[in-house]
Amino acid sequence: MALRHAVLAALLDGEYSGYELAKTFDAGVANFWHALPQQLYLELSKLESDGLIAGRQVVQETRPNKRLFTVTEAGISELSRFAFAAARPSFIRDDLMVKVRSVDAVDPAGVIRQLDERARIATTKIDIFEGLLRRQRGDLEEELFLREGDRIGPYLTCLRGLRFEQENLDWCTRTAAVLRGRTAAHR
Amino acid sequence: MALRHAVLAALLDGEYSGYELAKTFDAGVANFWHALPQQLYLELSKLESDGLIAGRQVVQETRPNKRLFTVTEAGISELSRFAFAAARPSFIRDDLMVKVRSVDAVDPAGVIRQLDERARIATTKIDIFEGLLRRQRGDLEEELFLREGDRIGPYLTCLRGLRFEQENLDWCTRTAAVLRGRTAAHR
DNA sequence: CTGGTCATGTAACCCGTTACATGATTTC
DNA sequence: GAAATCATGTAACGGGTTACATGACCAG
Repeated sequence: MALRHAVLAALLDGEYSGYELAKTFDAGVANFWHALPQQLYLELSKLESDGLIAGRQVVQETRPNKRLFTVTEAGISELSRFAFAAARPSFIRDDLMVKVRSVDAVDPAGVIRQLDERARIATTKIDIFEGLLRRQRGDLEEELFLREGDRIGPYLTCLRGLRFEQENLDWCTRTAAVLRGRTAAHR
Repeated sequence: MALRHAVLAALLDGEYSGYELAKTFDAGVANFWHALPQQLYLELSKLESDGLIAGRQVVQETRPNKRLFTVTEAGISELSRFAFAAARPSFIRDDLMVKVRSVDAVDPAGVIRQLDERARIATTKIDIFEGLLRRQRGDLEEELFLREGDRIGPYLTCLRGLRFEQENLDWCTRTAAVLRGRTAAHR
């Protein structure tokens, strides 16, 4: 059970509905945690009945009603407990890496196509992260912000996400180039 | 079902037993795929009964017997099919990132400890990857090896793993320093 | 004689994914 | 008129993790 804590951490930013959370997860959180909307709705229900978050109904006229959630004090305690306990080693699962590892035994064309695609996605994510970072630090220089800002957790994780995607872009571009060079030479 | 392909890709390197594969997974493959030994034994059985790999019994006197597996032609076909199909987006799941994101609301001491720990792990992995890369390219320069080497798939994925761990080390070190600076200033 | 390595599995459980379900409003 | 957005769920399935199980050899 670990999605709980990802959701709690995300709700530290403020009040969110399940729907809004799902979008947040796609944007900022996605680079170190991923969840589908259905999972979020379920997890929010559980967290609420465990008293770790509190929800309030917001009636809307022109749109469907929604429920907004905030972290309770019990939720903060749970997060503290979690943050103190040893983290399990992180893991990545990436189909594309498996494919690149197999590239000597299979036709590289499909792999190259997917490397290009991945590079494009990385470019988009880089823009998103840079936007998020700018918005969070406002007028402050990064160093000053990190020394004196109120809320630096999300900034620090965005920094990691940005670096990850920059490396991703770099690697995908170079790997695609290497594979293209070889197929051109072979024929 | 995707562990299948990670196992197939790993078996392209040669003949391995379940036990040896488990170690391989810990070392080189772990940075983009992870599996416990039990899962590997099960998956190997399935792959064998599906005809994608072939096993042969090796009787040992001083140690327990083992079964070594190789990829069959049907296995290569399956890998080709997989490599050509669209990859699902990769994902990371990292407890430590969730903790860093929560660091404004909880005691940073535990998080700092885990960042240090993670930095040490990253250092170890960097050494492992550098060793693997050196061994694979032998006497050749990297560029030449990538242009003309026989088997570059594992080299390319190691490059990605190395970069990832270097970034990891860097980020963990810097993040820990930022958090230390703030707790020192507050008191 | 304790702990690590070699070596291979089974069974139960839980979490995550896929598929299904609904329905009004806004934008192109 | 079609497609995207807002908004929230249930149910089935399958894969991944945890726990359990065994046993011989070798190094400190």
